[in-house]
Amino acid sequence: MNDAVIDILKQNQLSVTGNRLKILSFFQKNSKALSHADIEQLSGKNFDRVTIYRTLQTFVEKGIIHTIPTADNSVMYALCKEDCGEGHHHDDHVHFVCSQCDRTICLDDVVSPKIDLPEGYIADNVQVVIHGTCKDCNNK
Amino acid sequence: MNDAVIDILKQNQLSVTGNRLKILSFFQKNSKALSHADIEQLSGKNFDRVTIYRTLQTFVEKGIIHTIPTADNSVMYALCKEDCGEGHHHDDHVHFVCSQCDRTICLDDVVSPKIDLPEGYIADNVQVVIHGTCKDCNNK
DNA sequence: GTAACTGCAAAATATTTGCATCCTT
DNA sequence: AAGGATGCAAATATTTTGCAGTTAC
Repeated sequence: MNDAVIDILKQNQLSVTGNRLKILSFFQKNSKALSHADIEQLSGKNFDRVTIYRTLQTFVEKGIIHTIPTADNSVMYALCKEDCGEGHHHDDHVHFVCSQCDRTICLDDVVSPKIDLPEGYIADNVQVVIHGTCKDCNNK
Repeated sequence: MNDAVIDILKQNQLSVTGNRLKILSFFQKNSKALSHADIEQLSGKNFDRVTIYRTLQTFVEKGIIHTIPTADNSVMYALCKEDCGEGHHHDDHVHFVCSQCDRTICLDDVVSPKIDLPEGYIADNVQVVIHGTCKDCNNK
C-alpha cells in the first residue's frame, strides 16, 4: 500500500524518504485537509518542524498537494488530483469547511461555477470555500 | 468627511479615538483589502503593532470589517457592507485578487453562486476568491 | 561518490498577554 | 470618575535560513 505513495514521489523526481512517505500517507489516510500543526501531531512530534515546512513546500511546488484558502490565517493543505503537476495546479474545485467537526474537505467532484464578472475583469481561476455542516455531522 | 467614520464607531458602541478613525479611513480611501502590514505602512509606523491587532479584531467582532480567505497565510481585511453587524456577517460576496497589481478587491455586487453539493452537505455561506486581472490592469 | 534530504541552532517574523498610563465618555 | 483604549515590555508562536551530518540513488 506504500507503493502508490512511492510512485508519486518517483514521478516527481523526489527522493523516497521515510519522512515524505509518512507525510504523504497522512494525506491519503485522512479524507480532509491538514495543517502544519496537524502533521506535527500525527507524526507524534517525531520529525522536525523545519522538515515539515520544507516537505510541504516541496510538495506544493511539485503539484502533489495544494493550499486551501481560509479566512483565518491558518494554511491548510490537501492532495491534488492526478492531473496536477509542477507549475500547473487544477485546484479550482470546491472546498468545504464543516463548522461541527471542523474538517476541511475537498469536494473534487463539485466543479467551480462560472461567474459573471463586471466589465474589464478577467478570471484565471475560481476558488470556492463553503462553510456549513458536512455529511457525517448531519447524520448524527 | 470624518463624520461617516465617526458614525460607524458610535453605532457600534466604540470609543471614537484617533487611531480608529485613521484605520477606518484607510479602508474607506483604499478600494482594496488591507493587511496588518498595509495598515502599519499607511500609518507611517506611527501606531503600535499591538494596537493594530486589537483594533482589527474589534472591528471584525463588531462586523465593521471582514477577513478575506487567502491561499497563502496572509490575512486580509475589507469593509463590510451596511447590513453586516455584530455576530452576523454577510460577507459571502466575491473577492477578486489581481495577479498584476496584487490588489484584493471586494466585488460587492457580484453575488455568490448557488452550488449543488453532494447529498448530506448543508451550506451556510459560500465564499469565492477569483484570481485574474482586474479592470485597471486590463486597460493598460 | 554525489546530490539531495534532514535535523539542529539560530535568526527573523508574527501574534498574544499583562500591566501601567492615558483618553473618551 | 470610570471604563475603555493605548503603548510598552515581554512571552509565545510561526516561519525562514545556514550549515553540518546523513541518506538515497
